[in-house]
Amino acid sequence: MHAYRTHTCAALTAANVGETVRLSGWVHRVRDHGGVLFIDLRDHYGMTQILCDPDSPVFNAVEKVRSEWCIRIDGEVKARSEGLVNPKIPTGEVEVYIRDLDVLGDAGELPLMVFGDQEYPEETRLKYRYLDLRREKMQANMTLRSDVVASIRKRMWDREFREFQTPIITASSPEGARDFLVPSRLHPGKFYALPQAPQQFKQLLMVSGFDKYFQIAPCFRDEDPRADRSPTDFYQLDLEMSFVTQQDVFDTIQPVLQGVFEEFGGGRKVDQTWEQISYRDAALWYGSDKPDLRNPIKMEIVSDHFREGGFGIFAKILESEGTEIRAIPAPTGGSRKFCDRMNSWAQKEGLPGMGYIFWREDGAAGPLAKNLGPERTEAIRAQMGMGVGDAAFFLGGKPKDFEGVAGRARVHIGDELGLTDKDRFAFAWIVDFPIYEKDEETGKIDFEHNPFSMPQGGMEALEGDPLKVLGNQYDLACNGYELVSGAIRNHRPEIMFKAFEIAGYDEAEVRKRFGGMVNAFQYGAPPHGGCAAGIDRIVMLLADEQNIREVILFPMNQRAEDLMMSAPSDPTSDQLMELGLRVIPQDD
RNA sequence: GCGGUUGUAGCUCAGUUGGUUAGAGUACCGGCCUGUCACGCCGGGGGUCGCGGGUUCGAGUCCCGUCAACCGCGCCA
Repeated sequence: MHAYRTHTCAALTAANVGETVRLSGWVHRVRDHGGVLFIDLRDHYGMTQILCDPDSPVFNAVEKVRSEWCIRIDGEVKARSEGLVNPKIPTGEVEVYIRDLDVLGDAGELPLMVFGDQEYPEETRLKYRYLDLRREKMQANMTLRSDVVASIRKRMWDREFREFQTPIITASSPEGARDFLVPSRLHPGKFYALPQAPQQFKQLLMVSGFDKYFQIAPCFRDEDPRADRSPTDFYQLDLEMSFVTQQDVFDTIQPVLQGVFEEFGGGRKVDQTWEQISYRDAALWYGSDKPDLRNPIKMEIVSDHFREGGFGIFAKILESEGTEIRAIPAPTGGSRKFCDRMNSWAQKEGLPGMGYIFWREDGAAGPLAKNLGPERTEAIRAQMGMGVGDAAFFLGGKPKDFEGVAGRARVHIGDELGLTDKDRFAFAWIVDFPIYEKDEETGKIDFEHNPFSMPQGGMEALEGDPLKVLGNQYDLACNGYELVSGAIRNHRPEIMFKAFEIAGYDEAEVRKRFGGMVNAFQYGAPPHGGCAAGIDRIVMLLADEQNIREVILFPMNQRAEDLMMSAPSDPTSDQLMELGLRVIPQDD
């Protein structure tokens, strides 16, 4: 007989009755009735009920067993009589009468219980992650993650992509985020960097002629986390292709992702056609470059109705250059109670308030309607197609200043009114990103995204107004998350130098920072492009989780600490010596 | 760096207007129980109310400061 088990805890059925078996697993639950005692024995695969009574030679030892002990048992499979069958578990028709017990690992008092649905603070869960991961939900999430990755790999292989591993200890690849630096022992005072993405390497692979590359790649960024953003490290499906247009990249990745969402989405609807929306329209309609399109609300410009009108605040705003008034329609939101609630939400977001009009049987109501007068109010209603029972909210100023909060208001209104279809994965490509942005304070022109994309119109476009230059650059939005980001790359050194020159970097600087890639581009670089999809976010959406840490085995906390492994930690003085480093004590 | 929320037993939480010895469930320990599957019943141990200061006859509760966790902003595909 095998040292630990003849079957898993999910394997036994009525067909095994009479067999002597050996099982190993964790004690999920003990029910001790004095004379008869039950143990639910659990492993990764399932659960089997173990039965013990005073006739068993190990009765005294079994009585001492507690939750989460790891044990091995030998026993005889017995059929449960009718009425004692547990229909909730697949092994519910049988139980194992225990004849031998070996405690493989006992357990002390538990900081969190594996049994039950009790919620625990994240601090506790992360510190005792190995226990947290024993729980059914986490086992399911991590299994899903593994299955999703396997499915992605297969789908990529089926499309004739090959997976290559690129260096982890490398030079900085400036994606815009802070690098994690790794001190060099052989070159004291010098540092490697962990890659923010395999960006330059995958482009070099294209120069080397590999044509189609992908990798499930770890990426490292030293930035503060969010609920949907893991600090320190995360994984991307990174891919790159030669001799392709933007549309070719879309046509390649869409079936992969669509397939994965259909395979693992549990029957939720998956959009079959993925709309392309310009960055500009996304900002106007949704106040976001990663809109949640399950929410049907689309914002509009309504400036003209407020110009020199009776609503003083907005009329005044419109006197300044570059300002707008935008309306957020709220179908079915037409009650004072709802509008007031949204208004106080806006105040919590730091706005002075959010003007509104709502329409009821006896006409338009709300402070804004009163000040504007019936004609203008009616014109707004007509433009927006609102009716009795609907409402609209208004924000004004420079679009850049209020687009963000307008977008959040749109999401909030959609949720509150139940307009957002939770049973759907809604996809859209966001395209035509501007390459440059202007710093409002310094007036300096800088890259809006990463600097690797080919400007639409090439060199010619760069000769004109840089703020008007759009990139062959795109994101994929899904349910309010940025799931994919990519570009057709700039593979022409002279256009690269020009693009960097506009952002204030001379040729020498570019050669210093991207030397490897720039040199490579001088030896027959093919046009190429690709993208990267966030694995953690894909799994998070599929698992219907709101927090990315629910789909990561051993995540960091919000301060980028690993409480279980105690990272980061102080180096030994020997380590510092060897690296030629000295730590400057921090004042605070 | 900034804002919000939270912090009471190993764990999840309650705790009134400031008023006796700070409670419950669960876990743990002991006892009883031969058919449970969230088993049940009886008993027990377990607390620097995050920390520091203040107001008060009296603070878990009010005030000030501070620390930590999470959510958001900044930042970041």
